Parts: sequence; structure tokens; C-alpha cells
Amino acid sequence: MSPRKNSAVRRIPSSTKSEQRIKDVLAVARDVFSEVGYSAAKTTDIARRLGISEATIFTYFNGKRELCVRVICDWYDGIIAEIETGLAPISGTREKLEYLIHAHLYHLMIDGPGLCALILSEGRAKDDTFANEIMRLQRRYTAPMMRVLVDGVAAGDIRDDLPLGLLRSSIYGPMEHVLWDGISKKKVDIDAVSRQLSEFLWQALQPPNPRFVALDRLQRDVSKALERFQKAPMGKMK
Amino acid sequence: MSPRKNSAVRRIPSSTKSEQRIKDVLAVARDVFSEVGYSAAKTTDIARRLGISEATIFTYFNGKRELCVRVICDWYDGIIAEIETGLAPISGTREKLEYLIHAHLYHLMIDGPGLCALILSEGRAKDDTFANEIMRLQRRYTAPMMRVLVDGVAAGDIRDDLPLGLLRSSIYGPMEHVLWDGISKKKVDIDAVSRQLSEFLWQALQPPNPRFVALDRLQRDVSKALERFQKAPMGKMK
Amino acid sequence: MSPRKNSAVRRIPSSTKSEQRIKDVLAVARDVFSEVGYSAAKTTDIARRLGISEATIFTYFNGKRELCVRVICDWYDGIIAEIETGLAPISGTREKLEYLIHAHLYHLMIDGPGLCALILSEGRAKDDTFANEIMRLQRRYTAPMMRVLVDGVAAGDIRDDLPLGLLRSSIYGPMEHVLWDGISKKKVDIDAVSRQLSEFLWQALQPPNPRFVALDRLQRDVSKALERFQKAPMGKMK
Amino acid sequence: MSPRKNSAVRRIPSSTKSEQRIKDVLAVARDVFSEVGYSAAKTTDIARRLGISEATIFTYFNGKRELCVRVICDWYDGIIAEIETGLAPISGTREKLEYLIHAHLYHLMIDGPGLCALILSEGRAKDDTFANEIMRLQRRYTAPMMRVLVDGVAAGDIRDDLPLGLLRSSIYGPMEHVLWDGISKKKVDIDAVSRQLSEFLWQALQPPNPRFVALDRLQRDVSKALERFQKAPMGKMK
DNA sequence: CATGAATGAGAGTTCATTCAT
DNA sequence: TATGAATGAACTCTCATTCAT
Repeated sequence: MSPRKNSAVRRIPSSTKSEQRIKDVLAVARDVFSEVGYSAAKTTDIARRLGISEATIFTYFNGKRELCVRVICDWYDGIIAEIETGLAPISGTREKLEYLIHAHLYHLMIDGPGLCALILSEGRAKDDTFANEIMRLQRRYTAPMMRVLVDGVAAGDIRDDLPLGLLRSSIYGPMEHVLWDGISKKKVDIDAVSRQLSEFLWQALQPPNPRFVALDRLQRDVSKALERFQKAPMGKMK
Repeated sequence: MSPRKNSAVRRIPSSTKSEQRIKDVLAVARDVFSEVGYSAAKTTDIARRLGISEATIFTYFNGKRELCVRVICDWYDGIIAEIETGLAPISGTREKLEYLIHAHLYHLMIDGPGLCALILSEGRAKDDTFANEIMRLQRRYTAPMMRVLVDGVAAGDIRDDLPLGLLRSSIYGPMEHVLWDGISKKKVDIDAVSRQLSEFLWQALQPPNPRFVALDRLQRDVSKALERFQKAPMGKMK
Repeated sequence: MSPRKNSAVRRIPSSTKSEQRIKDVLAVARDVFSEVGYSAAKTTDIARRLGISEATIFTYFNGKRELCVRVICDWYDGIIAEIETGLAPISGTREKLEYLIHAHLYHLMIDGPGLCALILSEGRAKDDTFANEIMRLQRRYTAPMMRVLVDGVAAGDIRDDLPLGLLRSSIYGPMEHVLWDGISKKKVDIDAVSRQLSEFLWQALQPPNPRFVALDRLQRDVSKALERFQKAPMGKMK
Repeated sequence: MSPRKNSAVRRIPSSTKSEQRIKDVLAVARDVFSEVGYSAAKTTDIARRLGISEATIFTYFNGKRELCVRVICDWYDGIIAEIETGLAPISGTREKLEYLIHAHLYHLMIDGPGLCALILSEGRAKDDTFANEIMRLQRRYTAPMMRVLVDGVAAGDIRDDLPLGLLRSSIYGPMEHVLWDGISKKKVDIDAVSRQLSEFLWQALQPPNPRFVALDRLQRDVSKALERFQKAPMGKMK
């Protein structure tokens, strides 16, 4: 707790004023990182936008990297809180799913693709102690959705024949793509897309009607058999 | 194919030896870019791994950017060719879908997520002429899948009540996520996952049984009504 | 004078200390550019002579080019001011001419031929926005002389049968050559040379005595006629 | 004479074919050096224009510098020869002067300002053994003009009260300026300019009429005296 | 003799970071 | 506490030059 200088701890200030400074810096840093990505972001730029000296930033943060981590963490924290709050009063598996989809699209759309890309690219920085931090947050972030799925499975609303991880990927994956598309296009109608997507996914998440599955299986087998037959040599069939 | 002519025309290598060099450089460059991303990749590093001088790299490529573009293009070209070849003899909407899913997972799994992230993050370089190149390739890459979807819709195999773009996102999105997960884990059973995923997606892609949809609607409406009722003030109903 | 705003805006130094640094850098840069010319000058060298880091130079100037421009501009500015001040109290066309000649030789002799050559060779940098700057300064620099010539012509002190541009060249040209010679030789007696040169030029600038001109013309015509006659074939003149 | 490799001598080839090669290289090199100056000229560029390998150039010349020297020397040699030939049949001091002025302007105008600047800037390369070479050529180049001046003085056509060096500078200086101006402007009418310039200079070169000189002196003295008088304090003149 | 290929030795520039004040 | 000033350490890219073939 005594003031060290060599390694990690340096953040001494704690007054109210300082806290405000930190918030200001984080806010601007978020903008900058979002706009241009981690490596193209310049501390000079952040300082200039704030109208303060570059050195001041380093008074509060141990470096660009740490600053970036804080930005990402704060962003996650905020969204997680909001989503959890919003989810609480909702009941019904499908309703919850739709809410989560809408919320995800909404927040990422608002905060822009910059942060999204930032997290994606910076999430993998091999050597780093800070990829962990992000992973932890990601787990926390997806936790509500996972609970919805688990509960849905337990209640029989959701099929139990596929691994949960795959389901999760099948929900968040499309959304990321949609967001990605959204960058180039003018606008994405979030309400419409989230409704369509949740319908699409809901259909996929239904416990498959065994009859249908069997039929489907039959159709495929017959089809394959037929194909094999047609390709077979016509040879000596006397 | 023909000796490059597009940009500031450096020297003009074309012999067998040169071509080998180019291949070598591209191979190593692909590794490096995949591992650390565009801006963290150092030409120094590429040269050192090859055991050649940095200058040699610049003899064959007009700069880091061009090198990176070539890496990405070559990678795409290779995969596109393979996938198109593999798809040709397959018939049946569902079979084609499954093949494409499997192929996508397979190739990206092999080449690692690095390239994937590379393309994703470098695809958005605001000002650049080279985002175009990537976009073109991406379109070419997804073309077969799009054709399968279109044909499937025409044949009545696939629902026509959702925009094609959303379907595309709903197919490639999950795969990306799966691949992303695959990095941390040791191994992903590609065969299993692609089977599961295509089943999941197939169910979602079915033209919804009108009866089911209606039932679903009914269930939701009743559910909501019930909820509203339960939340209503119990007040003066004597 | 005000904090620079023109180009890509690096940091914004303005205190007394910074101004001193800027002056120091400019002084050394002037030396280096003068000694070896623009492209042979190395920023490393400038930094080493100052005993500072190369990076420090780039803190104050946006690049080698800008630095060079500043050097040239400052040099011009200084001399222009001095010359204009010195010229003011002088009256008489011939006296003004002699003063300007002396001042030009004096300043350029002191500052060495390096800067002269620098301006000459860098003045023509085809594509550049900075050739303009130099042209503007050159016009300002020669303005006093031009006024003297114009006034002299008006007053009848100076001949009006030759284009002003030619007169200007005929005045500055010899001086440049004299300076050029001055490099190799140890010393040039500026006072003597400027007296001789102004006498020489004064004679040339006189409105030519029509009588003399006519005589001169006659002499030449006769001379030519004679020559033609002597070269003519002696043939059949019996 | 045995083949060395370490130092200067390397030019082994001497067949007719080789000589052609050398000429070709020199021709192209002249173009390139003229166009962009010494340091911006690239051996690559020269080679490419010739359609040969860079290495070939180095087979014939020991380096860029040497190549440049050869270009300059050859250029001087050519012009010197032409001028001397052209001068021979001309008689009359003034006629000779006019011829030399015209020839100088003509050749430098044709070969462009590039070579001119090249010589000017490269003439001063402090350490170099090759500035000498150029100086020697320059002396040879101006020799005819010097002889004209000397003879003119002897014949009483040209004033003898000024140092020859000054006269030379007063002749070549204006021409250089005129050429320099000629770059920016579209065209210079060489015939007109050389006529005007030689008239101007001729008047300046005349032995000054002693009567005129005396008058001039008188005028100046009186003028100065007057001025002094006017500036004098008006004080106690009772 | 000509050259394809490779490179050493820098050049200018950038930027996160430090530190005395 | 806040900062003006300075910089070390890299980075991408250039080019005259060499040398085995």
C-alpha cells in the first residue's frame, strides 16, 4: 500500500475531482478506440480532445493498454447491468430470448461497431494477462442468455439434443454478422431484425417433432439410396 | 497471373526462383499476419523468419499493405476454388447446405482464426481501396451458399418469409462463433459440429408449418394476456 | 506568430523555452542545409549537432521539408527587413542602386553561398506547394530594386528600351556569379566590387545617346559590308 | 594493368559494342539527371529506360557519382567544341560577344535547366575530387569569351578599368538569370534576348568617355554636397 | 558480358512513455 | 496535481551496390 513506482500500482488519486477526470478520460478514450481501433488510436489524440496534457493521462493509467482494458471493462459492466435489469421482469422463455436479442443488437448498434471490433481483435493478444479479464466479462455477459437456455431446456421449451455452446454460438453469431452488415448499410431496423431473428431461432430451438425428424431422415436416406443407384454401373444385369 | 502492372512497378521478377520466393514470403506473411494482426505484424519479423533481408520482401511487394492484401486474396482464392469443386457433384438443398457448412468450418479451422480476424478487422479500413478487394472476394466466397438458398426457396425447401441477408448471417454467424470458441479449446469435432449445426439450421430454415405458427401465436397471446391479468391491480372487484 | 495552424498540427509549443529551442534548431538546420543542400542533409546530423534527439526536432517541425522552408523563409525575412530599412533614407537613383548592390553582396557573402544554392535548387521542386512560398519571398526581396528601376525609368535616369526583367537579371546575375567566385577565393573586397559593379551597370543603364547608337550601328553595318566584300569571290570583275 | 577489383579501375570492355553501350547509358543518364537532379535520380530508372539490368550499368561505371561526372563532362565537351567551331569565322569584338551570348543561351536553353542546376549544385561537393574536373571544364568553356575580352581590351574596344573576372561575371551572370526565368515562363525568345543583352552589355563594356565620367562624378559630388547641406543643422547662422 | 536476385546501411518519421518542475 | 518538454526504440521503406551464375 505504500507508494511504489516500479510495477503495477500507480493510481494514487481518489478524490472526487480525480474520479471525474478518470471518467472523462475513459469517455474520450472509448470514442477514440472505437473510431480507429487499438493500434491506430493515439494517446496524443485522446489528450488533445480532452484539452489536457498527454502526461496527465499517464498519471491515471499505467499505459495505453491498461486504458483500453478499462474502457472495455466499463463498457461491458454498463451493458451487463442494463441488460440484467431489463431482463428481470420478463417471463417466458421465448420472450426472454427475444428481449436478449433485441438488447444485444440495440446496445452494440448504438455503441457502434468500433467497440465490437476492438473487443474482437484485442480479445486475442496472446501473451496478455488482460485477455482473461475480457473472457471473464464475456462469460458474465452471456450468462443471462445461458440461464434462459438452460431453464428453457428444463421446461421443455428448448431442444436438449444439442450442446448449449452450439446454441449460444447460433444465437450470438448471427447477431454479430447482422451488426457487421449494418456498418456498410445505412441503417438496420433493429426492431424488425430482432423480431425476425428470434422467430428464426425459435423455430430452430424447438424440440424437434420426432415424427418430423424421422420423416426427414427417411427422405434423406431414400434420396441417397436413389442417387447411389443412379450412379451405379449399369453392367451385367441380365 | 501476368507480371504485375497495377501499381508503382517495382522490379519485375518472374522466373521460377522468384516465384518460389514469393510463395515463401506469402506463406510466412500469412502466418505472421494471422498470429498478431495487421498492425502488430512487423516486416522485420517476416524477414527474420525467412532468414532473408527485409529489403528482399520489398523487392517483391510494394509494401506491407500490398503484402497483406495478397495474403488475404490468395487465401480466399484457394478456398473458393476448393469449395466450388467440392460442391459441384452434390445434389439436394440440405446436402449442399451441410457440405458448405462442413467445408467452411474445415477450412477456417485449419487456417486458424487469425486470418479470419485479420479479414474482419482489416475489412473496415475506412479510406482504403483495399477494403473493396476484400468485399469482392467475400461476395464470391458466399456466392455458392447464396445460390443454394435461392434455389432452395424456389424449390419450396426453404422459407421465403425472411430476407436472404438474414439467412446468410444466421448461417455464417454461428460458424464464426464456433470457430472462435475453437481457439481456446484444444479441438473441435468438425464433423459432429457441422452435422449438429446443419440440423439446427435446417429446422430453422423450414417453411414454417402454418398450423404451428398459429399455435405459437396463440400460445404467446394467451401467455401475455395471462401475465397482464396477473399483474393487474386486484382492486375493487367485489 | 500565432500558434501554427496550417498543417497536420503536431503539439503546440509556445513558451519562451520552446521558442529558444525552435531558434536553435533553425540555426543549426540552416547551417546543415547550407553546407550540403536539401537532400544530402540528414535530420540525424542536425540533431547530433544540437545534442538532442531526432524526435525533438519532429516535435517542433512537421518534417524535414517544413524545417527547410522555415529556414529559407526566416533567412529571407531577416534580410528583407534589413535592406528595406537601410534603403529608406537613401535618395538618388544611382545611390539606391549602389546601396542595393552592396547590401545584396554583403548579406549573401556573410550567409555563404550554401543558402543561395539551396534556394536556387529547391526553388524548382516541380510538384511542391513550397516553391510558391519561395517565389513569393523572392518577389518581395527584389521589390525594392524593381521600384528603383521603375522610378529611374520614370525620371529619365534609366533607359526604357529594355524589358525590366532583363535589367533585373542583368543586375542580380552578375552578383550571383561574383558570389560564386567568392567561395573558392579567400576573400572578396565587397566594397570595391560593389563600387565597380555599380559603375559598370550604371553605364549600361544609361539611356543610350542616340548619336552614339547611330554611330555604333553605322560602324557595324560598314564592318559587315566590308567583310562581305572581302569574302566575295574575286571572279570575273574585269 | 592486371585486372584489379578493389579500387578505381574497372572499365575493362573496349570493343565497339561496349562503346555503344556506354553512349546509350550516358544519353539516358543525362536525361534522368537533368530531369530530376542528382540525388533524386535513380539507377533503377536509368536501367529501366534502357531496358537493361541495373547491374550492367555498374559494369561500365563505378557508381552513380562517376556516371554523373561523365554526363557533365561529355556535355561540356560537346558544347565547347561546337562553340569554338562557331566562333572561329567571326570577326569583330562585338560580333564575337554577341555570338557567344547567343550560343550560350541557345545551348543551355535546349539542354534545359536541369543540367544547368545539376552542374551548379553538384559543382560544390566539398570533399570531392570531381569538383576539380568540373572547374577545369568551366575554365575551358569560358576561355573563348575571356579571349574576346582580352583582345577587345587590347584593341581599345573594351574598357580596361575593371577586372576581367568581373566582366566575365557580368556577362554570364545575367544569362544564367535569364535562363532561370525561362523555366517558369513558357518560352524565351533567344534571338531577341541575346540581342538586347549584348546591346546592354556592350554599352557597359565601352571604355567610358572620360568627359562623361568626369561629369558623372561632378554630378554625384554636387548631389552629395547638397544633401549634406540640407541635412546640416540650421543653427546659429547669423 | 549481362543479369536476376539479394542486401547493408541507412533515411525520415512516429509515439508511448518519462520526469523535472 | 498537471504538464511541457524530451526521447528511446521501433517501424516501414529506399536504393546504390554486389555477386554468383
